[in-house]
Amino acid sequence: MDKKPQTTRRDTSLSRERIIDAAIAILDAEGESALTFRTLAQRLSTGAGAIYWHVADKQDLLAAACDAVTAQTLAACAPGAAPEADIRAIASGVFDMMEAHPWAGAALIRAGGQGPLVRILESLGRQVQALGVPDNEQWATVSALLNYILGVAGQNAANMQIARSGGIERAGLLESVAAAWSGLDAARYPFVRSMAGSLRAHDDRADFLAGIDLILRGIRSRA
Amino acid sequence: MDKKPQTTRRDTSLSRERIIDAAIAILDAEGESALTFRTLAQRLSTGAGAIYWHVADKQDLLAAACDAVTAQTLAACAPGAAPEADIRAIASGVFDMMEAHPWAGAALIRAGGQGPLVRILESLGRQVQALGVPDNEQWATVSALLNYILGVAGQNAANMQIARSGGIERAGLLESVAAAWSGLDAARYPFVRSMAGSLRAHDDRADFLAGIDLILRGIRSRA
DNA sequence: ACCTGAACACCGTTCAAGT
DNA sequence: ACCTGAACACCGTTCAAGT
Repeated sequence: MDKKPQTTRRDTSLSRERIIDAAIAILDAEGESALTFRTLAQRLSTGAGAIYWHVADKQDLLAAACDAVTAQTLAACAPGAAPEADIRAIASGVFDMMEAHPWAGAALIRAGGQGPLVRILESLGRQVQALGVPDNEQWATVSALLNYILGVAGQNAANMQIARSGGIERAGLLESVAAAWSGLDAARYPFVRSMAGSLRAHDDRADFLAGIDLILRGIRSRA
Repeated sequence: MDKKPQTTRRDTSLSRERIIDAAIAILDAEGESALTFRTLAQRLSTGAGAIYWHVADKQDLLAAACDAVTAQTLAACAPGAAPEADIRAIASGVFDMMEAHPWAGAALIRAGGQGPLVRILESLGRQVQALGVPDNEQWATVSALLNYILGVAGQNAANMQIARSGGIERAGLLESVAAAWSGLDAARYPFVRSMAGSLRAHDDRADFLAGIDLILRGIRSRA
């Protein structure tokens, strides 16, 4: 039998999957701005141009990376008994995904009506059907849920990027926004000023799920 | 009295406002990718570096441009009689803003908890208060509305950019997504497949407002 | 078929030098 | 105080040339 060589060496050749995995590793560790065809090629011990054989362009790479983490996330949310609980579980899973992969929120939005979005749409849609929403209201219902989730995803991604580029923690960013809100003109921004305290004390995840529940209540009480 | 010179010439010096106006003009006419410090400087008959005297960096420029169109939009949504109608009017105004300035959706999200977002938050917040939502639920309620609007904004911006880069019209993009959905595996994506027709026939604006109404119903029926 | 890596056509941003 | 514009340090992408 042939012996494997002692020195670790790349016995797998370059493939789309290996490229996407390496991209995810870079994105998770150093953020979206660190993902470069040059650094990616270096990490894979290859030339920058080689990547283009397996991947159309940077947008394709980002969409594929996002699709991979989304598929993994949704696979972990196996449908249970009650549709409402399942919707909460899916939303919750997507929220956790965005915390683990802060770049995924932005990628999710930019991917358009393809790939990762279709997966989420399918998962949510089945539960909306199970909820008994009539055919002609299903689209509006699902897209309300989806757009809410995407909005949170986008905000999360933006905050993460601001925090990273400023070298601040998430908590520090929240505090600085709360401070900015407290300092607003009392005559022009009474409401936002009054919300500074809530912002300081709030729990991202709890607020996110509260929004999902609000929408679920709206679905439940349809005419 | 002194006569104005016949030849049109720049009598106003470079200012932050003039820069932002020029940026908005470029963004509206040619999209986000066309906004470059070089083209902007050329349009203003100045050097590329001069802009940095009035603007911190590109993100600041984009945020300021977004803030300008947002302020204009919200000023046009004067509060009327019923809070629910006002919330619909604000949402509607933001939707129209995104149609007129497709880049504003992405900028809105990236701006974080500052500038334009604060304006929208304030407008929505007052109406939520007027709706009689108790203090400890106001934040969750407003952020549900805001995140939904931001989600639509992000999707819209992404679609516009895909359409522009592909040289397709909005209708053509919709059609191609619908076709892609129809072609999905029937076993794995039954729901999305069944929605292809709804997508083809749908009205962006009506669907958006249907989502707002869904959330309003949820607010109305809180425990 | 797949990989290499130099080269191209850009970017945002800086900064000495001017007025 | 404000403006100039060349220069710097990057990008994504292409493509002749290799295996």
